[in-house]
Amino acid sequence: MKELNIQDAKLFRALCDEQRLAIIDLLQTSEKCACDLLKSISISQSTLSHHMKILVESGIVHARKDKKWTYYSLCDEGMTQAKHRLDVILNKNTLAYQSCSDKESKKCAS
Amino acid sequence: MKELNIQDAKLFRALCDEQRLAIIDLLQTSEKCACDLLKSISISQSTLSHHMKILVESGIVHARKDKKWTYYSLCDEGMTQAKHRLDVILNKNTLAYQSCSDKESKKCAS
DNA sequence: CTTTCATATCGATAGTCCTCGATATGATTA
DNA sequence: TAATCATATCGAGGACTATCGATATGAAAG
Repeated sequence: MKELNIQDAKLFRALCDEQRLAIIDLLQTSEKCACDLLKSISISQSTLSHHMKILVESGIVHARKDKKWTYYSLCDEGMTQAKHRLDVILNKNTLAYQSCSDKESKKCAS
Repeated sequence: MKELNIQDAKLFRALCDEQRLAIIDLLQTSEKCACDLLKSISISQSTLSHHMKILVESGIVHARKDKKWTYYSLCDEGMTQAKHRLDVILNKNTLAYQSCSDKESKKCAS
């Protein structure tokens, strides 16, 4: 298993929850504190905190503490890495399609 | 919850497993049958079949039956959708950063 | 100093997912 | 027809995850 795959899987895992995608939507317009996010989506405070931890640890979201509040904002570092991975897959994909013609005679060696 | 988020979450869920990313790597060079994939990664035949079902249902991989064999190849339909979603996040992200300066006076209304 | 507010952590529950061996299916071969 | 091969499906075990209420922490207000 490539180390890169483990990292990428972790990143995509942060993106594969509907609630977290909704949170990302809310952060797209502006930085927001947890209590603001809580007013916009129907989950408990502890669940929101759990999701924010996952988003921050994946590198997708940045957290900034100020007085009583924690402000969250999107961080493009992790997002760029995920996007790059998809680019690689897409580019090689078009090449793969061109070499699909002579596979009829293929045999399994088992 | 936006319907779009549910679809996107499903797509990213197909990408968030290390084994499936490894399978995608193998399919990047050429179309391959299940027995070929099985020789390259260390999982059981039933587990591979399970992963292929998830990849096909997510729209990332295309399956083609021929005689005894099932040939798998990458399909850029689903991948393009996932890439588009990341693009949207990234683009709005840069805008969000510009409006982070006047949030100090923000108060929670609760 | 006590109360209140914003957030994080804990412990438990329920659901989902990965993995496997066993078995079924369906096509080829002897 | 019987045996073999490639793949799919089934059922179960174990690990992980989302979710919640309760509680802890730490800062601000009174």
